[in-house]
Amino acid sequence: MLSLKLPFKKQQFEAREEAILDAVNQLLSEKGFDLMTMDDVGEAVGVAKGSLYKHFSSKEKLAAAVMTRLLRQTVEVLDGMPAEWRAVRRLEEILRWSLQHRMRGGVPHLPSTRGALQRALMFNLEYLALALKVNKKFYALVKDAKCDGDVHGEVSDDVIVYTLYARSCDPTVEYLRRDGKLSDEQIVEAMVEATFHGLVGRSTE
Amino acid sequence: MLSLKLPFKKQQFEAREEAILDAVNQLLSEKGFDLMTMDDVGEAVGVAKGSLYKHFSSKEKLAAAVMTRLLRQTVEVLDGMPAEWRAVRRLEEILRWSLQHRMRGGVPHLPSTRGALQRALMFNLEYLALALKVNKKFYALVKDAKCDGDVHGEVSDDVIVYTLYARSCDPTVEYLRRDGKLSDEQIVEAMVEATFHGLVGRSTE
DNA sequence: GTCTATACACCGATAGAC
DNA sequence: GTCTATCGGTGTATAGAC
Repeated sequence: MLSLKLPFKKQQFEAREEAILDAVNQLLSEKGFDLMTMDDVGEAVGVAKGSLYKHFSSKEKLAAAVMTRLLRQTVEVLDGMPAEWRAVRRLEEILRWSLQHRMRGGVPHLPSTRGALQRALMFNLEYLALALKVNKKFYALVKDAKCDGDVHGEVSDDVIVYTLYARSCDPTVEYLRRDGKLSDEQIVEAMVEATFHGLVGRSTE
Repeated sequence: MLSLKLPFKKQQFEAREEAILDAVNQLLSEKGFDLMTMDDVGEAVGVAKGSLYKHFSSKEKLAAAVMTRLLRQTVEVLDGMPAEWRAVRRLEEILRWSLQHRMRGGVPHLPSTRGALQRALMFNLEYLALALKVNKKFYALVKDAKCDGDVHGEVSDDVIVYTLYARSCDPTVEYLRRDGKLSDEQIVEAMVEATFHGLVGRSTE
């Protein structure tokens, strides 16, 4: 039987590629780019190190593919939000989603500004284009939220946007988790609450 | 002339050791532990790589010395605060000091929970003891600030303490700085404001 | 395409001359 | 103590057999 639309080999190839990306996604979140080796990846997905290079031509490309996939997912989540939600609600929800994603073993955006990965990403056009797209959506939401009077007018837009990025990869998550006092859901809610409402009590304002 | 209290050679030795720590401090904040090489350190301070091992027996020990010095400075700052300051003011001020320290090229506490450095520090008794000491001071301040009614009673102490740590090494600082729209002082104030008062406007509460 | 084996570079740490 | 030279180990990437 001639399969016009479903070349089996190709399907298998792409399934393996997805498996590689999943493994890298987890390894990146556990060890970070510098400490993750291609041997680690090979072992996790069950193929020899050399074979990985038939799929991705370098360690940087491999990591970039994972980060790009994350950005695509972020756009999907952003675009899939109910139309009636206010801008501030969307911002809260995207932070919540990012934290939950990390809780499930996913990489955060921007592991840090230094490091070999971030430098390599700056030369990846697909990643850059998507990052810019996400960034614009964030700034638009902040602008709307300010118009709604839902966020501080005095706080700079940049501070707000970068704070959201930073909180989504905040080590606080891992420390709270290690303590084991709070459940995953409680950690997420505590972080969202602290980010949007701050540490200071409202009564003293 | 016999110098009983100031052996010149010894003085010179310790001066060089301080220079090494300063160089490592800066390199750690720029590249992080994994990407910093002993060659980098040697070049920055102006000595050969091999000579460094006459001062510190390993890369981990070297970094640990820097982190320990930072903790000692933190204790000094905490203990040197005016007696009349309320607890919440002290917390605000220690975050402010940490951010300013980073602005001047210093390492932050806890670069991250993963990574080779953090693992090595867990075996360094001097570091551990000091870290515990600082930690206790933070928790005491949070407790006092809650008694004063100055911080949210509902937010867990752990979340508050870890958030302060995390914000002091938040990549937001570097992104804001790269943008160049805000001065260093404005960045510090914006971060402190966002941390303690949150992103959400007070009017909607 | 997947494997094993290997080339090549880098880095932490040590040895030995001065 | 400082230098240069080098060892041992590890990691990315490639080559070649199947």
